[in-house]
Amino acid sequence: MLLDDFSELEKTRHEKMLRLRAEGTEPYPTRSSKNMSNAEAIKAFEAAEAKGESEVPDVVLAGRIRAIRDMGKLCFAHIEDGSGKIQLFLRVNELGEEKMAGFIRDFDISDFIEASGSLTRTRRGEITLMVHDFSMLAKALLPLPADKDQVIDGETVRHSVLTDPETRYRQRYVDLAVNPEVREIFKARAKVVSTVREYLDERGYLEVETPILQPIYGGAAAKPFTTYHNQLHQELFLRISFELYLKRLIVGGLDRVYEIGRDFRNEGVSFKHNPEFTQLELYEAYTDYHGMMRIAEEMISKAAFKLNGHYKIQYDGQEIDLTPPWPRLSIRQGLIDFAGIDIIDYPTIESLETLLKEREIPFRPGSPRGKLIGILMETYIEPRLIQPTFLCDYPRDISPLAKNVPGDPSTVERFEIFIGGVEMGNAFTELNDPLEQEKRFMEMAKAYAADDEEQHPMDHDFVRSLAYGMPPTGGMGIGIDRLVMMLTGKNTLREVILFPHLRKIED
RNA sequence: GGGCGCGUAGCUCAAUGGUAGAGCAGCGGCCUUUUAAGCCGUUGGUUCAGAGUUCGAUCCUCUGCGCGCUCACCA
Repeated sequence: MLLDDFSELEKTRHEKMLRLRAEGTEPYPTRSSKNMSNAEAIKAFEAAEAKGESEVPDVVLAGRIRAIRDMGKLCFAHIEDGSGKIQLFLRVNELGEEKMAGFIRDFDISDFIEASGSLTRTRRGEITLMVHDFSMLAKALLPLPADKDQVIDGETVRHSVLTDPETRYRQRYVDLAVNPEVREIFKARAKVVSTVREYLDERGYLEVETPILQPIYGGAAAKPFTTYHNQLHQELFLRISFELYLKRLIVGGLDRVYEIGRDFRNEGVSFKHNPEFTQLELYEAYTDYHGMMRIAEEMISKAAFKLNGHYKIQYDGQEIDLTPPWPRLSIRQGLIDFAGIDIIDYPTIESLETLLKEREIPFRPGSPRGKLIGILMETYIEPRLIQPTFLCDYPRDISPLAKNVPGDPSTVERFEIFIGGVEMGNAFTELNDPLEQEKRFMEMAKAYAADDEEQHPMDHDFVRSLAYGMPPTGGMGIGIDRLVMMLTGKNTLREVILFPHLRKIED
């Protein structure tokens, strides 16, 4: 029970709550008669002042008490609502002895209060509500972590800020309540998503929703979460991508589709991996991966501009310029530039394995050639791609859903977007040859036959859909969490996911 | 999953093989324009949990739990 664990401090608050109730004041009243936000109040006062008035009467404000400065016969407090903070000024002349004492006795920092009165400016010049009356809106039994703002030369310095990552993520409500900049991150996130929607909607894309519970998972190489439908006696997987369903829609004649939703991958957690994450996938008929590059650079730079008013972001101590167009770099050229390796010179698995051994790069024996090239790419290219870059033309045997580069059977028209050395997205010219697709599925099944965890199941219905004919198509996936992390300059996904995954703990 | 690090009051942090302290918040005072308000006084701890070593452990050792970093994994 909540009360059983109360500290002395919390018991004191509980007693205050009970006392209010005993005195006939409901500590959790049903409604508020707040008639403007704190930000509106400040605007209203400034407007009145511009007209030569020194007061705005009949204002009812409400919010969470964030600071109390009690001076006996008068008292200042700051309250905060979703729009910001404003100061309250309580004076015994206005309120009377009893009411004034009641405030000091019953109200604490983090309680929600409603106060009516008139707006004025204090001697120190702060726009303030001169309180004529006040009441409790919600008593807080647990105190929020104490923090204080100090303004030095116009800059706000915060003291005793809640920083413990575990508390911040497990009790995000406390983090949000106490750290205004955290609220800003999630406003930024919402803005990025709405900018993306706006961009795609303007281009005739249809937003769709496809199954999260899937009888066959696919579209990426990842371990799925499994679940079970009791009535149907059926094993189900939480999707690892939307790809195979969205391409079925292209077959069906929905020429431009996108979905923003959650993917689930049963894998390790890191600064750039969360078991569930938000993905944008989009598919457009009659275009290819070049078309996807144009969309990516336009859409992402637009999101950055809407957020910050310019194309530059600070990430991990470096300035990143998102101004389009972004450079295109083939994996082959990248390896020549950064590693002095031309993969054309290493046509066989054996020659690549020798190269990797020489360079003391670990790899799993028995990997296909494309996988080894992938390892070289991760080692030499990815960390260098700080400025936004399309890394193009991937090995075929690690890209079973992408179409070949014409005339080059070992390479496919695929790119990944790198910003700040982190993969932001993945796109390709979609494979639309049904027999080739079926063959690729079988190759993957063979390649991973020994590895139970990475079984890549054949999706016969998807192959069948392609057999009905899919037009040439470009498709792309962009990790929204990673994008927001980059655009807000955070160094971990956990900062941009409201409730990041943490280990279960006994409460 | 491996390696390294961390876990002390509600929050931010000190300290020591001899039984834990500060600021903020809380509580009691003083103060009629403050803003990290100030001043005086004061409460508050299973030092993450358990076991071991020791006369004595918050400190040393081990195990567990949680968090962080990192490696692996992640077409």
